[in-house]
Amino acid sequence: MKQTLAPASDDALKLSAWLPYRLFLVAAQVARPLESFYSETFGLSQAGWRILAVIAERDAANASEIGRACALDPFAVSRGIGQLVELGFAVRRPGKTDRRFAAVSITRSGRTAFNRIAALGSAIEARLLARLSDSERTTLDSALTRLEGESARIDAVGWRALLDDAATP
Amino acid sequence: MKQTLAPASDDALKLSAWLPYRLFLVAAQVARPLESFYSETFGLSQAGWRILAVIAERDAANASEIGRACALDPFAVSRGIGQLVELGFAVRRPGKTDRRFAAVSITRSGRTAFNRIAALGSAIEARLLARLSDSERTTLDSALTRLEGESARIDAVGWRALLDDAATP
DNA sequence: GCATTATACTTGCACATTGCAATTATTTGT
DNA sequence: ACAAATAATTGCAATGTGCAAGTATAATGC
Repeated sequence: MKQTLAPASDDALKLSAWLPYRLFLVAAQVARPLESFYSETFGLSQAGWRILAVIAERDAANASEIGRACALDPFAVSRGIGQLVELGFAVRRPGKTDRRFAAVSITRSGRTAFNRIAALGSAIEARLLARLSDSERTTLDSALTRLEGESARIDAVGWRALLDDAATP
Repeated sequence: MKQTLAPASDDALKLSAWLPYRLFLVAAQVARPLESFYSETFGLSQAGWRILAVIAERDAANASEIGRACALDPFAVSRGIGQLVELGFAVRRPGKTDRRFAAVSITRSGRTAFNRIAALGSAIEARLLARLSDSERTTLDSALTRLEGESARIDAVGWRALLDDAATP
């Protein structure tokens, strides 16, 4: 044999056309400027920003609520809250009825920071949406809702089940 | 004053409705099972998998081509290639004409591994697409193409320009 | 033609992030 | 009251990332 390198098969997955990668690419590219903004300006981490966004709309949240709302594990949530508290952007109090739960609330300066970051976030979103027609926005919105649901299921079942499913259609 | 906590403003950015976050969420959730699969089965990192996918469709690629194709910086590419070589999934040769350039090619066993991972990737994609109608798929495809372009521009201009633009509409 | 500069990539090291075990604090069940 | 369960936190090891410096090669200037 003259060649140890393998030839491409024609039905091969193409990264640049693979839906999850395309979604990731858009998300990652717009996340970068936003991330440099809040990290340079406020010294906030990605987890910190997400948690800030959650407590901005939901007062006295506990850690698991926050984790569920922004897809972070309890460790990351705990550390993120710690960072926000250190920066003076959040306060942590024991829960009213059950004191195992934390009651995390945004502070005034946390709200100010959030508003500044959210302004940039909205500007980014506006630029993206400006590329779409009204009907495309509507379609994208409803499609994304279903994709969110399906991706949660995909995540939940794990790769073994996914391969089994693929084998027995 | 009876309250040190800041009230929510009504036009606030809501994380769960913010387009970039929604895209990220779907991408992250489906990436998780895929990542456990290739890391458990082949000991491959995320960068390793992406590079493998690139060299699976583009033979004798050099490091900067790979980096551009899968959004990795040169360091990550170099290390990812190193990992693939160690696993026997890729070979690194000096470029034909200019020997500063690497010519990275996938090996037979690299191709085998890629095909197995790609099978899972395609199964995941199929499950996502099954939730959409034909016309939704078409719309999503063309919308994503434009979003990719716009997000690249957003990334390129940086946050200062984005805020300036928002201030002067 | 030889020294200088530029390019492509790699490596070493410091630093940050993450994952997981163990810990603390609190509540619930018996 | 004591054991088990639950929410959250912390310490530490492993892992990943960013950047400075290094190597190898090619192009440029004199």
